[in-house]
Order: sequence, then C-alpha cells, then structure tokens
Amino acid sequence: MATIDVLERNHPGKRAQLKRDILLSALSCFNEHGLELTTIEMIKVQCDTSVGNIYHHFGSKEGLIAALFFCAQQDQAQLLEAYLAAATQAQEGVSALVYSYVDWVTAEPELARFQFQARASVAKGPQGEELAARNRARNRHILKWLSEPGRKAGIQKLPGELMPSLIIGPAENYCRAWLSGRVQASPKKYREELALAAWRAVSAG
Amino acid sequence: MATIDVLERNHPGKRAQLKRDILLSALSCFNEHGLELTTIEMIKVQCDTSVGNIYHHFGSKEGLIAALFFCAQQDQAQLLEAYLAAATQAQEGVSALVYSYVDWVTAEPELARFQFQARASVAKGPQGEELAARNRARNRHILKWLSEPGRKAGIQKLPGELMPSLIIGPAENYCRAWLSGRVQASPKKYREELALAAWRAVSAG
Amino acid sequence: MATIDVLERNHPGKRAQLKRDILLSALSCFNEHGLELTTIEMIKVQCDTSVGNIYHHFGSKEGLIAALFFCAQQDQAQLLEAYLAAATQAQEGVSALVYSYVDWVTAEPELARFQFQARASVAKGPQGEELAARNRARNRHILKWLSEPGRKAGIQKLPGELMPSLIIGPAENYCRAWLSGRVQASPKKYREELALAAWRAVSAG
Amino acid sequence: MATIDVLERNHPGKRAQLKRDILLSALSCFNEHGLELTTIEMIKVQCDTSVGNIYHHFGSKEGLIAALFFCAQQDQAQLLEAYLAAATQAQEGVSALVYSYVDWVTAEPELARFQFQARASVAKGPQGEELAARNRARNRHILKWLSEPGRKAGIQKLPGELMPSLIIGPAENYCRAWLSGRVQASPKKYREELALAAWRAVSAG
DNA sequence: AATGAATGAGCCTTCATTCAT
DNA sequence: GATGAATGAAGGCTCATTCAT
Repeated sequence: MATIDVLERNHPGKRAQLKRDILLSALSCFNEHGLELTTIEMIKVQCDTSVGNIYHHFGSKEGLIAALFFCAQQDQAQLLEAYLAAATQAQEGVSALVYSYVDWVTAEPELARFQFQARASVAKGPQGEELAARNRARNRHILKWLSEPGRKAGIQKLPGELMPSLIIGPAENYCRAWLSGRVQASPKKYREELALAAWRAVSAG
Repeated sequence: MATIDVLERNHPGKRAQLKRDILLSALSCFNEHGLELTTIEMIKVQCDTSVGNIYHHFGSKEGLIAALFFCAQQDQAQLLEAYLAAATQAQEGVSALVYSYVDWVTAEPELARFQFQARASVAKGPQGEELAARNRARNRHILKWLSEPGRKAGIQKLPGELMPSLIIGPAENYCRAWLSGRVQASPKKYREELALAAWRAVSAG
Repeated sequence: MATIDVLERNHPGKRAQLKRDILLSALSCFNEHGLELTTIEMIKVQCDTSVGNIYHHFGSKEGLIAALFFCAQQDQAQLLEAYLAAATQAQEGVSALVYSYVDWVTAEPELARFQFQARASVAKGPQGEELAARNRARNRHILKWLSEPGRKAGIQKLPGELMPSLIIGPAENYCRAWLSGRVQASPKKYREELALAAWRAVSAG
Repeated sequence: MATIDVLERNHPGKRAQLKRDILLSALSCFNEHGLELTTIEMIKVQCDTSVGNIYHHFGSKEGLIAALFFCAQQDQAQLLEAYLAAATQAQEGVSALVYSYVDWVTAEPELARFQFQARASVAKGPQGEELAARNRARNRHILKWLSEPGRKAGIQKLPGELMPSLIIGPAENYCRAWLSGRVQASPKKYREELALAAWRAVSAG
C-alpha cells in the first residue's frame, strides 16, 4: 500500500516495519468494527504484538487514530500534487482535483473509509488544531493555483470558502455513498461526469 | 422546534411532552459530546427524569438514537415535499432540492449535525435496512419527479445513482464544513450559487 | 465498631448499612495489603457487592479512602471532646489529650493504622485542603482550651505550633511502634507515663 | 550532599558516581510523586540513564527504595554517634539524641521525608527483618549508653520500649509536621525546647 | 556495561441495562 | 408508570521487569 509505505521510506528498518504493521491492523479493525468498538486487544491480536508495544509507539488509542488519519491525509495530498503538477489550464486543475480525489478513494478505499469516520474524532482531539491548520493551508494552496494569471479568467468570481464544495462536493458525496454500499458503480466510472460537473459549477462560461 | 413537535402532533399530551424532552436533551448531549461519549446518565440529568424512564420510552440507547434520527429524516423530508410541491419545471425541482436541504440545515443545525454523526450508527444497527429502504424510496421519488414528461428533456441522461450526488453534493459538502466550523458564512448566503451549480451539473444545456 | 456506626446513626437504613459494609471491608483490606496493593476487586469480594456499587457510593478508590479517613478523624475527635468536657484544670486537659489519643488507638487499632497510612494520600488528594483546615481548627480549639484563664498560668509560654508535638508526640510515637509491632506492650499500659511526660514537657513548674 | 557521599567513599569511581546519580534522582522523584506513583521511567529521565541500567545496579524498584532508605539510616546514625561521643552526662545524652535527630532532619529534609514514607514499604519487603534488627540494635545501644553507671541514677526507671518514644516523640512529631508543611518554623528553632521536654520526660528529678 | 524495545498481567473505571419497590 | 440502586462485563492504560543487541 503506497500510503503507509511513506512511513517506511522515512524511517526504514524494523521499527518502521512494526509501526506499519500496527497501522495496517488498526485500519482493518477500525473499518470492520468502527472506531469505538475496536479495542486495542483486537489490533494486538491482528498484528501479533503486545498491548504495551502499541502504547509504546502511539501513546494512546486516540494517538493511533490520529497517526493513521494523518497518514491518509498525506498520501491523498501527494496524489493531488502529482496531478496538479501535470495541469496547466484552469479546467485541467479542476479535473486534477476531482480525478485525484476519485482515484485515491478507489485506490485506497480502506483508508478513505477510515478518513471519513475518523475526521470528527481527530478534529475534537488534541490534534484538532493541527488538522484545521492543514486544511486551511491546503485550501489556500488550491485557491492560489486557480487564481494564477491565465487561469483566473476562466473561473467565476466565487467566495473562496465555497469553491472547494462546488468542485469536490459531488465527488465526495458519491464516494461516501459508494464506500457505504448505497451505490454500486465505482466512482472511477463517473470520473469524467464528476469532473465536468465541477467545471460547469465554477467555470466562467 | 418545529421538527420534534411532529411527535407532539401525533401523540399529544403529557407522555409525548416527556418523550420530546428526552429527545431534545439527547440531541444536545449527542452533539456536545458525541454519540459514544454521551451516557444515559447525562441525558437523564439534562431532562430531569430517571434512567429507567428513558429505557421505558426508547428501549435502549441505540433506540433513542434511531428515534432521533428518523425524526430528523422525517422533518427534512417534509420540507422537501413542501418545496417540491411548489415546483413545476426541472430547474425549479433541482432548486427545491438544494433550497430545502440548505434551509433545513440552517433552520435545524443541531438536528443536521446529529444526522451526520448518527447515520453510520443507525445504518449498522437493527434499523439499518429500514434506513436503506427509505433512502432508496426517496431517491426513486426524486428521480421520478425529474423524469416526468416536460422535465426530462431539460436534464442530461445521467445514471440514477449519480444524480443525487451532482445535485446535493456541493450543498452537503458546504453544510458539513459550516456545521463543523471550517467555514463562517451560513449556507443560506450561498443558496443560489449552490442551486445554480447543481442545475449546471445536470442540465442538458 | 463505634466509629463507623456514626454513619448509621446519621443515615439509618439499608443504604447506610451497605456503605458501612463497604467501609469495613475496605478498612480491613487496606490494613492487610496497603493502600496501593488493595484493589477494588478485593473489597468487592469481601463485602459481597459489585464493583459498580462501590463506585456508585464512593466515586473512586481515592474517594473511598478519604471517606474512611474522615470517618476515623471524626470518631477520634468525638472521644477527645468527651474527655475534654470532663476536664477542668490544665493538667487534666493535657491528660485528656493523651488519654483520648491512647484510648482511641487501642479501641480502634485498625482505624488508627489506616489513618497513619492514609494521611499522606488524603493530604495530596482533592480533599487535602479540607484536611488541613480541619487540622488547623482542631489545634486552635485545643490551644484555646489550654489558654483559658486559670489554666494558662500553669503552662509554659510555648509557641502554639510546638505545643501539640510536646503533648501528643510521645504517645503518637509509641502508638506507631505498637501498631507496627516494634513494641509489645499496649499503649494503654503506659497511659499515665505518657500523660505525665506530656505534662512535664509543658507545665510551668 | 554528605549523606549519599557515604556511598562514594566506599566505592569511589565512575560506577559509584552513577549509583549516586540514580539515588539522588530517585529521591527527588519519590518525594515529589510518592513511592507508588514514581515510575522507573521518571527516574531514568531525571538522571539520564537507561531503564536497564537502573535494574543492573539495584535489581528492582523495591531494591532501589531499600538502598536509599538504608543510606538515610546510616547517615542519620553517623550523626548520632558523633553527638553521643561528645556527651558525658545523662542529660547530654538525651540532648544528643534530640539534637542529632533535629539537625539531621533539617540538614537532609529530602532524605527525612523519604524515610517517613518508605519505612512501611521496607518493613514489609524482603529487607524487613534486617530493618527490624537494626532498630533493635540501635535501641539497645542507646539504652545501654543511658544506663551506664553515673548516668542511670539521673533517669527514671522506665520500660526500655517506652524510653525512645518519650525522648524522640516530640521531635519526630514536630519534624513530620514541618516536612509536610503543617508548621512553618524550622525544628532547629525549637531544638532546646524539644531537648528540654525530652529530659523532663525521663529525668529522675 | 549499557540500552530501550517489548512484554503482559492486572487495575481502575465506565456505563448500558435490569429490576425490585 | 416511574425510580434509581445495583450489576458486571469490558476496555483503556500503566509499568515493573526482561532480554537481545
């Protein structure tokens, strides 16, 4: 899994391997049983370590959730950067946002599912401010990209706080429905429709 | 609060009044502390009744959550019906969907906040199938309205499972952001932008 | 046991009976194993109730310790009052202090043993300030009694903070030694010697 | 700190230096948080060594407590010997006991505080018998000194087990109060009053 | 000798639920 | 119907101790 490998790249070796194992086990447990119903015991059994060791590495259940959450955020952000780097015109940028979102969710459905359920928990916890700061920074970054000369003209003058909802709203809504089984078809099937809808919502035309 | 008064209309009298009190207390507790961290004890204290009494009326904590959730669903559905009844053309229907959504969330922010956090819980619980059925029925109802002769033509041929996301996605995304404090301006301020974006996303034009 | 019956006198009935049972079990466990090594489980087994019930009545292990501690304080204070009420002259007052101390420790050795080991814990806990206030009040009360006209003359001019140590020090030291098995003879055997030593230490003669 | 330097005198060099560091860190942690709440981890952080190293030198937490305790005992005993060596008459001996006690507590308040809280722990542990034996030997030694010809006559015929309480009781009681903040003035301020009280308590006059 | 990751038994506490009154 | 004391299973977390390196 590309996402959690990030960890390994930064801190290779046995220790990172263990942390990776714990994170993967936690991910599967959290998605299977939910955040609250998952016990440290379950995670311990799944990755064959000790309770104490999990606490040694993550401090608390909350800390484990936060670590996994930021791991997902980072991975998702990397994909966006890659897509955005290949885009030039405004519409390509909007597509990059939608495509990277859809592609990441379909590539990492487990992480995506986890992200949806963990956001509220992390936001309320001690890392809440860090999360909020990262969100603001990401939004600023995107809005700046879209308002570069040569792109700005193609886009409606819309409030900055509204823009992300117009672009990513439909994709997110569909992805949520897909991850919870309310719809069948993969979001990937509707990549273009979702990107087009986003473009129509914000384009100056 | 118009929403929970629904209950009272159906079962007037002291008993309904008590149920209403319990539901209101539960709502405020669930939103303040989250579903899992809210204890029956907290709710009891807030509405000044007894633990046993809450169980007498709702059977279990899960039952209380479900009752509150369906209460919100019903209220939201009523507003949609009212708006849809006043619409004729396709674009008016799309606006009715967006407006009723935005207006309900801003009129009942507490219920809306609760609905977001409780959906997963109810979906996994014993009422999960009922919830799924209601969702399917609602979507069918909306799609049918939009595909009546004289409306169908104005709308792109799009998969039924994708349509709701295109229409409500941006509004929902913005409302979530508003309820969790990530944006400042009330969704009501952007009603028209959100409705227009929805219309552009699905209109045949 | 006279001490804990105080509770029963104030709140008669089943509930008080239960609290009494829990306190008695706790006392025996704390003395047998020490404060930290005693588990709520042990206490539960000994008084045949449930873990939850102990928490229902005392809130926490710390709360149980504090309740027991103040129970002992109160009982000890009552005996002192009774003895002091029967004294007239200064020397009789000093004897009342020493005798009531010795008699209480020998009548309630378990409570006394507990008191010695729990004082530090209570002093550091949330009830610490209350304990300090009670101690100050008690000392003030005793010093006032001893400085009434007709008594003051028989006693050396000594700092108020030193007086209690001179009077009760030897008795306390011997009682500690007795409770921990370092000496064999009951403090009661040396009542008079201890009272006389106290009197010599403070008397003007 | 004179006390712990004893160790260094016996085993000079790096190793002793490390043991000394660990003991000092342990002392400060035990006094700040209490015996049970102090973790090996805390001590490790304070003296900047490793968990394993502490175990290498002291075997167990209990062993560390005992080592520190006996360290304090030994230091206190040395001061007593020095004071006693300078005394000739009975009253001088009693004063030596009180002065050496008061002077040691005020010179090493941290060690004294620790001694009070650790005594019960050591007495119950594997070194309990050794502690009891040392206590008995010390008492025998003191009583023997006081009953040498030329001294015996000045002192009341009192039970051997009562004597130490009469002499040291007031001083100990005041020192405890001082160490726990219940009184303000240093015990040193009342050295003479305490010594005089002790002498009056036991003198034949 | 020194290190610190790993272990796992065990504890305090919580809280949904029951039921006698 | 209403009450709230009582239950007890279960979970998060701690921490003394070990041991491979």
